[in-house]
Amino acid sequence: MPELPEVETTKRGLEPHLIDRIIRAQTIRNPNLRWPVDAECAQLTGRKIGALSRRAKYLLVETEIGSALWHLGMSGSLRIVSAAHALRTHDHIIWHLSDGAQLRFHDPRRFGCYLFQAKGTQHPLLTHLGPEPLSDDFSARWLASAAKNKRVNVKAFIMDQRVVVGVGNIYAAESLFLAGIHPAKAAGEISLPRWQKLVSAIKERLSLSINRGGTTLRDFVDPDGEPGYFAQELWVYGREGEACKRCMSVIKSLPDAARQSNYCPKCQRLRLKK
DNA sequence: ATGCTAACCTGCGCGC
DNA sequence: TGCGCGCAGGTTAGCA
Repeated sequence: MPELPEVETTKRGLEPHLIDRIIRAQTIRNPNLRWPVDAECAQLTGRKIGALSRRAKYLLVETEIGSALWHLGMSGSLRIVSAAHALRTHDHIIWHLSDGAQLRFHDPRRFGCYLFQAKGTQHPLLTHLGPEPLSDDFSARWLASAAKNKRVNVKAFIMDQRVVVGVGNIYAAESLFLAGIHPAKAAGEISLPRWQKLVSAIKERLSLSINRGGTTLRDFVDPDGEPGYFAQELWVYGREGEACKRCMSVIKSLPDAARQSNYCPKCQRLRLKK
């Protein structure tokens, strides 16, 4: 599920329900996530929640002693429900809040995580992360310098969290379409003006998706249980075999890619038109 | 250093 | 109706 817009949507949805509440108790129904739940997370019990923040696809819930570090993996979601709300399979972690509500972490595939970051420290998972795509640090110049001599294809390149964070399979495909770049193009062979188009496309797509509440393909819901509506804006992702909405060519997928890499063969040329 | 692959899991849709 | 297969929004470790 979650790429940057979905995590940002989750963060915004949680803020009014979490800030200034106390975590009265925690229930760990299944600690076996991507990494086992940190034992230090127990220290969060009894603490008052301050600000929420997001770094890459990580959600940080701050308290006076440190932060809960959540990741939603492929299928995770965080929801606020009343204590009376029926528990579901795969509701792995529950925070019992001081206002009587509960925060529930639901994650069928268990690729998410719930870790602890002590105050004043940075969790190892957060080191080596690239710039935030919606910040000014993410620019065509940065991409061009990072891509120098790189033979890796541009799609894998922009999905590398050291290059830029938060761009997953959906938004990589969508941004490359809007920038007119073939996903198999070698990163090191892309011109500065073309990087500029891509940077603009990434910022625009992510921003629009946040405004639409994220992309719901199967099961993403925000903390209030609402789906996102960006799926109807998709140009190529998940549309293999269908007609390009711009030129009516048949949308294709990279033949050798491990995961679906959809693109329009006419709008996204491997070599520039002469 | 670079760049692929396997691995972590469950659920769902499809073809037979 | 049921079953096996392939695939799914992420990310890291490990190997060539």
